[in-house]
Amino acid sequence: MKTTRNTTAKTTILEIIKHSDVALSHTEIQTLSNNICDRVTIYRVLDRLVGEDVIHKIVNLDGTIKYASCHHAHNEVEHTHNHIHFSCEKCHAVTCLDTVEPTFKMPSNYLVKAVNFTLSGLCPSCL
Amino acid sequence: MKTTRNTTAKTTILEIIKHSDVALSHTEIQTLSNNICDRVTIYRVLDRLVGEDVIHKIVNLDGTIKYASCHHAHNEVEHTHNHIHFSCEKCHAVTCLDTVEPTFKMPSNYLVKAVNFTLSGLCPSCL
DNA sequence: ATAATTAATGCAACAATGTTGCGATATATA
DNA sequence: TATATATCGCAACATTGTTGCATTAATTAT
Repeated sequence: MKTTRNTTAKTTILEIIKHSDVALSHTEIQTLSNNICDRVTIYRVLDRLVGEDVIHKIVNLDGTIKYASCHHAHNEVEHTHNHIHFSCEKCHAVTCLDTVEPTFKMPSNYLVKAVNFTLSGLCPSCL
Repeated sequence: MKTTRNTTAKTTILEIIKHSDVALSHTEIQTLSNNICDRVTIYRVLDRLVGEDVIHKIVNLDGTIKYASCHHAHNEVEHTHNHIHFSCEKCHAVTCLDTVEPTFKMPSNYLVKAVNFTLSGLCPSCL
């Protein structure tokens, strides 16, 4: 059976993500970690953390991939990431708006499994 | 004054995008065009077409960039791309759902300028 | 505490995607 | 038909992400 181990790289990366109030890209994490480990290791740690459902992956409006920690209780029955992300076009920060729930009606011949709702504009700091 | 010219590459690429009922990536366009021009030219033509507001750029759920033609009347006063895109996880087709309008309420301290709403799941063909 | 197991890492090499500079070409205009 | 310049092709480069494999280190068993 395949277990998961808590390594220094994993702990450090998770701390960086948890302490950030915006979603971070692989490159940003690498810079913030002060090259504590190899570039490849960061990719693998991020994959592991996403798999463990500790962080989640966000696709930014410009196509860049960002990561943010999950704020939900882990024992939640229905666990989705269907909340809104906001991408500031000035400071490029990506924030999760957990409270805002988008509503929409789809044609019945589609089966919707996941939602990615990203808004862009100016965040409170840049307004 | 900087004018725009209609070249064979531009015409061909636009035709490909217009005749497709799903959004296409750079690579898909390159394949469909049968290598009529250089890889770089496709990037530049796509940028131009987006700038001319003839096609629009979509960021897929997996981060890949797709392009689709704009179906709206060009003399529309308020012209936004704030409609929903659907990304099928089986056939990977990305379609524009022009009719479906998402609704949501944002905290007032944000200035929303653009909306990117992408759903994923199974499209009617794969359901 | 020590040894054994194997998850995780570092490194190198590779692949895919996108960008830039510049001389050559082709399109629109005079 | 000649001219100006937008566009193209090519080469070279940058960024981002992936894979294989030998080495290291975290966990478990002794």
